Amino acid sequence: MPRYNPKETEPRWRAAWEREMIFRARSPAEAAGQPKWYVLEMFPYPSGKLHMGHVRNYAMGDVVARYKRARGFNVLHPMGWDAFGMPAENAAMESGVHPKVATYAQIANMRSQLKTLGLALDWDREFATCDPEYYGKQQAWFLKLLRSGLVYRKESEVNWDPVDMTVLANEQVEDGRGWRSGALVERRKLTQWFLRITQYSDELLKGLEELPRWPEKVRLMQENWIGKSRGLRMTFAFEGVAPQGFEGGVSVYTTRPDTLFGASFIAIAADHPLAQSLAAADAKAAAFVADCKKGGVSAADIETAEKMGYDTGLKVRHPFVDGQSLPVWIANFVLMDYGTGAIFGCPAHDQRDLDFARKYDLAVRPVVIPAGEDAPTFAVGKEAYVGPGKLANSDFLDGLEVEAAKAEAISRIEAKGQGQGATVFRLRDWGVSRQRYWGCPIPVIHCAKCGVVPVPEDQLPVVLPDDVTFDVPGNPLARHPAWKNAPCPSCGGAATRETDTLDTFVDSSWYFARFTNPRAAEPIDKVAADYWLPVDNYIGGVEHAILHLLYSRFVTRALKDEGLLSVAEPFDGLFTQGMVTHEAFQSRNGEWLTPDRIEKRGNEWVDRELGTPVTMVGVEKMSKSKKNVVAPEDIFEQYGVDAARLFVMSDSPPERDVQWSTGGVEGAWRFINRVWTEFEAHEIPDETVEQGDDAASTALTRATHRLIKQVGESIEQFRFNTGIARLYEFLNVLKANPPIGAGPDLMAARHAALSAFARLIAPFTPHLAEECWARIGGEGMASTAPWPVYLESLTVEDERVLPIQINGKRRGEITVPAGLAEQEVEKIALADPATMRHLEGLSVRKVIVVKDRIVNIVAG
RNA sequence: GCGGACGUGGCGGAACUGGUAGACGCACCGGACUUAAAAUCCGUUGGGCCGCAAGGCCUGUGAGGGUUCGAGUCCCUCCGUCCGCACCA
Repeated sequence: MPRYNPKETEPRWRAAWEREMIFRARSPAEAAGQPKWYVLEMFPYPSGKLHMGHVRNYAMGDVVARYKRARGFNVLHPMGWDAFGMPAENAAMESGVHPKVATYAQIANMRSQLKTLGLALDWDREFATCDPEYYGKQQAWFLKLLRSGLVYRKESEVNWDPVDMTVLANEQVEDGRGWRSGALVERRKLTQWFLRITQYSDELLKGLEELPRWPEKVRLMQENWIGKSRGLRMTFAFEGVAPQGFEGGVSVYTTRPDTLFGASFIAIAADHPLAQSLAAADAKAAAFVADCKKGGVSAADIETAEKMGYDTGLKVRHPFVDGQSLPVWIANFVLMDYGTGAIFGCPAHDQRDLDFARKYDLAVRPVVIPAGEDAPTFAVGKEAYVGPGKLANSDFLDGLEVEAAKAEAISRIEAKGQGQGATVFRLRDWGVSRQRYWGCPIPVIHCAKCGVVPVPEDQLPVVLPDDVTFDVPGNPLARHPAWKNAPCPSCGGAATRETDTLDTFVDSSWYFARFTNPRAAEPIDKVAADYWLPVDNYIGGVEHAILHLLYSRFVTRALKDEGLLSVAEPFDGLFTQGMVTHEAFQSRNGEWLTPDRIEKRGNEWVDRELGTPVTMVGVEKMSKSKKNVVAPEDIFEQYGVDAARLFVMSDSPPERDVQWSTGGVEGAWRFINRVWTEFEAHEIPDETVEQGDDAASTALTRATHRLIKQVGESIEQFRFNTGIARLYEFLNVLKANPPIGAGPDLMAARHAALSAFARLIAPFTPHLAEECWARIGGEGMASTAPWPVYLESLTVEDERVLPIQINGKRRGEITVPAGLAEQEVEKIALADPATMRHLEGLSVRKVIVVKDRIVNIVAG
């Protein structure tokens, strides 16, 4: 029997699609009222090599794009390259190849690999973020934000990666180490460019509520990241003579103003101006402050770090208790960049404050008494009480519940003019400066006379110079005199260009908008953007749940306020897909081994070549270092692209990891061949034969209609694995009704079934679908054929098999017409011989009939 | 520590709003075809028990309890795994 030959069919159909340009998205004008659908997978970094993760990611988007197209939507499904970034520059330092040369070569490689996937992409819209045409537009809107104050410069302590020689955003520091280099991060002070994302804190938080098509998990992560808290910002006045410059007192922020009467100290951060000022005059304080900075910043260090403090000797007055004073300490556990960098400590009701108080023997006064405890006897030992309760030992707050006490404390402080209710966010402004070459140049010029001057719009883009070297660490732009020196646009005097480039997250925070018209003269073609945005299905890894998605949401809002586009939220539907994993093996001496040389003998994993036992370390993300990578091109070569696409979507729910297995992909390959066998054997029936009404053809017709419904729903709901399972199931039905010996009625039903089937598999295995479609004489191509329609009436069986339970245990079943009334079903059930046998000697107390579902008889 | 997700055969996983647990695939086993193997095709398979058989019974979704005619699904307690954040006052 001739097997299906993907090596011949797949390239042929890809060429046909390209020739007919069927995946080109229509412009808003061309579309004229046709509904749009924008499908976007997170665009790749051009590493130069396609991996299985890409295959899964892009195959999923492709399923939706092809499905929506068949449903009559004008689909935008573009592709581009997130092409700036450190890998290319690091490679340049090692190998001497220029980042630009290397990047475009890698793009070329990956483009051709991606094209073999047979994706329904509009390649006409392709761009790379390192194209001057793209980053020039980015510079243009950057300057708009600069003018409206959303971009600013400030000196700030930054995370400095000593290996990559660059500044990292907080988000790029993981466990105190650079996210890429893994080097321990240092703190340095530099003047940096920032985007004022905090101006949108509240909007970004509220906006999450309008994103029901996002995973709950991602919304929660963003919510926590933005970290809104409500509390009180208030000032404690110094007792006696205030230190110079701090006559106004110490400002603190608290979310527990109800516990004010339990306060026993004030603690300020080591970076707090007051601490700095004290350190300048006091050697001991200076030593302590220096000590605080020394501590490691890794998660483990922080967790185990002991609370440390230094008593400044200063005292402040309690706002409500005359004569009570609180000592002011410098403490290592207080953060300068949250709230005001100072707190009041209430040890009884905060664990950190309690640890600190126990160590330095400060007072612990409970003021919130849990229900069932008495104020005079309630004591706090080693664990602070943070639960609900009634206030005590708190003057005017006594007897109030926590929430009421908070409100009362705030209004009393406000009345005294010593502070006011405040909302604080955890979110910080986005530092976008990178001391790097391979990024978008920040388009400003520094002039000694005029200060920071934007590059005039007609001089954009500020293009990266090509003649740079990477033989020494640091930023090549900073040591390129011809590029760096430029006349001041304002006064014409000698001036220098900004040599910082933008964080690559800026590049990826608006590319989805540029795709709507990538050749527009403006950064964003408003007509096109308003037509296409928001993205209807945005698909990518969950690792971008916070940074990329939050930045994109922010930039979209900022650009909306600039009038560049109209939507506030860029991504209406978000889907985070799982990774492709594979078993990873290690020999007994710890060497990683490729899975293809391992086989299972009994319960043992054995190295096939050496015959030695090996350890299956686990099922992990494919990675070079663990040697558990399966190269997509090898799979394409052996089984074809369709089999690879099908397998990565069939074996697990899309949001979960899928485990690569040879058996699995062979199963997909088997399916493809079985499908082809059915189509090959099919004889196109005479058109004059009407569909029959015999039992077999009716059953097949019903099964077909049910399948159309199920597959459509699976795709809409991103449950590709169950949709594919239904296709497998249907193939078994087809095989159970073979053409051999079939009459004209069944042949007609089979033809209709195959016609639908070819179109239903098209999103998953598009090349096979075309071949099948052509085989049965389908009009045009499967990729352009309309989605088959089903009749609801044909999706339900006209008979139902109802299980009969007696006291909750299944005892038999009856077959009844669908929709039969409860009383009728009850009669049939009670008359059923098997039921009667089980009911012998029992009396029926109650019969529950769930229509078309089940019968449960309660008897005793 | 805080927040969240999840736990179903040998494996990946199905099971709509509480209604026949184990769809579909992998693996395994048996059979057909073959000189043989591969490929292909057909069939069996949660565990246990009774029966020559037809068939029947018990048990079963991490553990324990609860609600319900009925629980994988809802509630409580516990155990375990994974993910995010992390001294955020």
